[in-house]
Amino acid sequence: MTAQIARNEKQLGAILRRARRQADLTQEMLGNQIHLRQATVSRLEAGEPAVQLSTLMAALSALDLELVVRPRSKSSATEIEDLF
Amino acid sequence: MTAQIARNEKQLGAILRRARRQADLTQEMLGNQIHLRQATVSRLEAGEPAVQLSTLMAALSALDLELVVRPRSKSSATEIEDLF
DNA sequence: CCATAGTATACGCGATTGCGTATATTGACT
DNA sequence: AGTCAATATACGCAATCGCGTATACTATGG
Repeated sequence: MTAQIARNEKQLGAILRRARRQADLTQEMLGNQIHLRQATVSRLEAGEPAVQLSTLMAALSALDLELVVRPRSKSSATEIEDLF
Repeated sequence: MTAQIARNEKQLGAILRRARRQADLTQEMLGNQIHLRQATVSRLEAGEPAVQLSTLMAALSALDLELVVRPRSKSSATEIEDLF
């Protein structure tokens, strides 16, 4: 899994969904790991704006992901290199 | 401003606060730009877990930041420094 | 086709959001 | 010390969270 950019909730949700599937987890399995309901995972992945930060961070850590905050890249080509 | 890693809400809040200050904005100015109250910006920067995703994304875009999701690096920069 | 796993959606609940407004508290500078 | 800007907290409010539980919908394989 390569680094992916999220500029809104929808993109973030989509990234999480891909990551979860790649980890071969169902929403329910993921939810059990982090003590969130399957319905809550569903809302997170759907990109609903009002889900809470803790929900996001819990999902990220269960999927072994981390967040990087950086200035917006103006070039369309993602310069993932400068993360390393 | 260089890319920064956030693995929890507190780190995320701290990053946002630094970015806002570097942009020479007060919480109130930032809040006005994104139609959030100064008090809400305060809670976000304090790392309160229950603030909403939309609040985070709004602040990021106002600060011209973006989110990158990537697999956790085995050791964070600070952990590496701790080795020396 | 159809069964079944997986996902989305719904109900009532207590808790907490962000809101407007207002007030403490803190910090930086003279 | 004293002043003023910046930040943190508080009140009541409507809205919405995530909860437990349960049920619709949607795929995908048999």
